Amino acid sequence: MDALHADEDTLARRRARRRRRSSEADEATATLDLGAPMTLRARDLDRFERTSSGATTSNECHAKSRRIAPSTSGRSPSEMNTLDLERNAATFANAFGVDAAAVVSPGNAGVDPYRAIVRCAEKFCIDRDGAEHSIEDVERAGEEEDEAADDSRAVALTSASLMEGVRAFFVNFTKKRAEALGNALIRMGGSVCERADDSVTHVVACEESSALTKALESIDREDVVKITPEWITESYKQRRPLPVSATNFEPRTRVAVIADRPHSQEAATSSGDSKALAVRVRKERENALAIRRSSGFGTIWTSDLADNEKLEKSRSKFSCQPGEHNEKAMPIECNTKVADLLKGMADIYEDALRDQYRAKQYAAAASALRSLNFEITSINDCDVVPMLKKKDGKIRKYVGEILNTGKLKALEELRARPDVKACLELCGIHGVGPVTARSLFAKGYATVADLRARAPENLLTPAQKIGLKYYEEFKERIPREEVGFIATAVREAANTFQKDEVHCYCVGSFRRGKETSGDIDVLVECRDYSLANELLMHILSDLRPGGTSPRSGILTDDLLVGDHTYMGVAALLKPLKDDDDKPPIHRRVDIKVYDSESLPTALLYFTGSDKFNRSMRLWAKKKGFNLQDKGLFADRSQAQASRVRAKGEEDVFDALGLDYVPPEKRNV
DNA sequence: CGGCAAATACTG
DNA sequence: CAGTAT
DNA sequence: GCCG
Repeated sequence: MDALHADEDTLARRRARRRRRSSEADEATATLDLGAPMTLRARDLDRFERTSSGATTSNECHAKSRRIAPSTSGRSPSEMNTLDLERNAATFANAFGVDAAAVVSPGNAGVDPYRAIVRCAEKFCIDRDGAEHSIEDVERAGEEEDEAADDSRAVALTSASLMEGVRAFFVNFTKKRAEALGNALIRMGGSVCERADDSVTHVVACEESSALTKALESIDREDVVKITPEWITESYKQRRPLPVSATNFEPRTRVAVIADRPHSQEAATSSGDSKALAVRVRKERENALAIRRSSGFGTIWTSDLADNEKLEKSRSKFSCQPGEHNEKAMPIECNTKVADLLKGMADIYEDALRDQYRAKQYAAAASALRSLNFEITSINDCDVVPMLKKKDGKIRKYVGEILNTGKLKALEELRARPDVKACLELCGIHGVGPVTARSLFAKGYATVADLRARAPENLLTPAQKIGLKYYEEFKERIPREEVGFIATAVREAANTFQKDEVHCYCVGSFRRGKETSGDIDVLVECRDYSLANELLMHILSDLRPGGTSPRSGILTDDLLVGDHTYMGVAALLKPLKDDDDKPPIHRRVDIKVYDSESLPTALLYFTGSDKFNRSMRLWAKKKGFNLQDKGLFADRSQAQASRVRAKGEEDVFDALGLDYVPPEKRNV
């Protein structure tokens, strides 16, 4: 079969694309120069690339940034890549008692002048609420290194000591829920206790139960209170510890440390003067730290600190950060043979056997071996791969088998099964997943050809029919040039809506600098999100056949048209090269409209790679954050209150205490 | 053993 | 709601 | 299927 290389393309690239042979690995970067038809010019592509190259953040500043930046032709101005790399934004740890002073990077002196200018320029930008930054802000920005990151800290700080002194014990919660609540609690300065011992101040439960009674009995202190989980979440939302009587349970006593916190009320009400708030919060926080260090809560915090230190140490192990094993030291792919066979297992488990978790394991093993920097020759070489180091692991055995015999019996047996064969092929159709594939097979359709020949009208959904129609074409990879071209068409269409006001970003592997992509993915920023749908419809009618624009007809089919999302099919009107008389290939296109607020995280998300994202989300999670396409949140929820403001991707990295990684380096 | 990312949009 | 996709 |  054709499942040779994993397609580490954009994000969650789906089965239809998964099996595509990837020839994009590490090509040299080509400079673009195309004599574009219609109104599209090479400089448009160039602009796209710069737009997407990551270092700039605010769109309004975009023009300025470009003017300042050295005008390199082609992509990825290297001066951006090294920016900030030494700067260790230790930041975040604030919730864990790391010195706040260490957070504000002392290394500002070394900041690249170009970036400093950009930052300065940003201060003049209109922020997303439409309010202009005051002169004060601008001045302050001169002293402080990064205002946006500072803002984000403020969010975290405001609540950092709300729950100080609270040591909670959870009764009758799922592990997951308890973890989530505990995390929120910790971020607010509280702590979690594994056992119902005397250090516990709060017992969290949803209802009366024998377990609850038992827990309360085993805690030998008068002031222990019962609370509901809502008490925690609500306290967070309101930025103040609610009175414990607000819970369903009658409290035995109130806990003084919570009841009398004068500043809490202020925190809840003084939304007016945000600057003063930030200052005060910072001061409070310093106090809180001092108390923590000197008071009897030592044990609580040392454990947290230890964890945090451990996390810091493991930083380079995250593939969203540069580190020895992430360096592309080896341009050659290793262990291709073994990896391909394992990937074959993965595909079968996913598409035919419908076991995504086994599939993931096989895929992960394949990918790990592929990115190893040496060729494995004996089974013992597996010891360095975390996944494969256990001696009795099944995949490890399979690796051994492949090394010895050159093949994998289990895979061959699976592939010999007609149902497996059929499901693999059918899953290659866009819109057909494992379940549909199996049901089609059960109905007697085993191949794409079968379906084309004799599928009744009502067998497939409209989207599946389109997938079937373009089955072969969708498997083709798209040259970078063409991705840029089509994306540019989308951008131009968008900018006939509001003249040059709408910013578009061609994301996915294109933005990571790849020479080919699996599809075309365009993010459209819509500042007035109430117009999002109107904008999207405008773009579509500009691009669909029968219109009057020079781009009319580029979109050939729709797969899905949503309020803020479009998925469809596009093809060039005529070939990019004049001497090419083959008809243009149909391509998958996604257009998504985002509001300015969530644009940075959306960019991050849709730029991928998949692995990079997963790693970064995991890191965020360990830090107590929640990283989504819609935003970065300071706790595990998506409450707007906890939103960490970010003007650009860099701010997200900053807030997470990670070094900025430019898109081209996210191909992990 | 349970969990493995998670949220969301759309279709039928 | 299940299935697919992002 | 692996990991905690």
